[in-house]
Amino acid sequence: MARKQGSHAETTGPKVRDAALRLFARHGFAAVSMRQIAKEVGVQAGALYLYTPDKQTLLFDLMREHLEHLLSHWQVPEGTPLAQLEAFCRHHIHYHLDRPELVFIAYMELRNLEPDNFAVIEGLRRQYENRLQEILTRGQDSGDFAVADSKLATMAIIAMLTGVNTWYREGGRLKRADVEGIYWDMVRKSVAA
Amino acid sequence: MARKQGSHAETTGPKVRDAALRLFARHGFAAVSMRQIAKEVGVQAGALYLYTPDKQTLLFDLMREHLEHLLSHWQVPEGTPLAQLEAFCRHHIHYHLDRPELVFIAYMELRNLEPDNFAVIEGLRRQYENRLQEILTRGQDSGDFAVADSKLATMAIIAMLTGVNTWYREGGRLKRADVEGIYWDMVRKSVAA
DNA sequence: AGGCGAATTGAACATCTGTTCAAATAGAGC
DNA sequence: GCTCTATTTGAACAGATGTTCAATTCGCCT
Repeated sequence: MARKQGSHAETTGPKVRDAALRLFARHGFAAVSMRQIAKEVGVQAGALYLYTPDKQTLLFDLMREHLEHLLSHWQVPEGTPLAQLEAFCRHHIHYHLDRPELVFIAYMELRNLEPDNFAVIEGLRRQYENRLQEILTRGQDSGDFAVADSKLATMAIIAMLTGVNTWYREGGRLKRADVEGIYWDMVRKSVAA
Repeated sequence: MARKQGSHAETTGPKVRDAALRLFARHGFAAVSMRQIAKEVGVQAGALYLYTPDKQTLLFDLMREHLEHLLSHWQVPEGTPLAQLEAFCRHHIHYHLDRPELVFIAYMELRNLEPDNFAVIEGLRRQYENRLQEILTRGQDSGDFAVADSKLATMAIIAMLTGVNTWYREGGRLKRADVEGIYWDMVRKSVAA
């Protein structure tokens, strides 16, 4: 047999991506086999290669699309450095909490990228970091912020914000808006003049 | 042949641990084979089982020893909440920068632990978090700090501090003491009343 | 000098790995 | 109803996987 009822390229393609996303996030790239992904999709392993040239590309595409979408989804708005920083923080938390699996993979699987792919992902990540750094630099220049080192403050803030993903669970003690508010408060104070 | 010159159990044991540490940190637990570890040690794969019951235990022991040592290496000193918080932050950064591979593994390989082992590691980690949380709670009660939620502030601070390991490189622009100072400054302000 | 026991080898086990490809199939258009 | 083609199967490949164990070797002790 081949091609079960209602199974076309347009549905199988996304299913492969989603299965890879879910399995990579749960067990890690290296621990997941193409046959496991195929089983999750409901297809034989060979069929996956209609939708990806290889396993590495499956991972790389997930990461690249994630970061490209992150970059295109949010731009630094007009306004004071303080308002820009608040927008960044709230968006970062909100956006990352919406995509825990992609965020997890983009963090954890960097070392499984081949060098060329790694360079691309690192470049995208740096673009994102630069946006925050520019906000901080502007705020420093205007006297709104007092950061000893803008690069360092950038890394500190991003690490702090992304850390939400490690403990936040839907339906827990705090609502997303609460978390956003509390984190924003800490960030605001940490860079305050 | 067996037992090359100068090779005894007392030297091979630690070598196995060190090779596993190095390789797990570089390539990830799932991506490293027992034969790779054996090669790094300079021994056949079978010999590894003189020193560990299995691969999983190799990972678990690394993580457990790391966290137990972290807990025993530092206790909350007497003093004001502010002084305690400073001691915590400086020690955290210092200790973690000294052991990048262990820190990396203890973060990244949680999902490769079997359930029982995971529970142990999670318990140790929680003990460490609780120490910081208690400092924050005490400072909140004394009016030295203004944290909206002590658990959340705990997670935020730890994520921020541990993040240093992702970018700090020896011999870079900043010395460790500089980094400690700048991070401590940000933490201090972020919880300031 | 010789034997004991700890340390190590090397082969074997069954199973899994990513990837390829000829062959089989099923849905769409006629 | 029939063909055409996109889609999928299933077997095959060469090699790697964690772990076990009888056989071997070497250092230490007497």
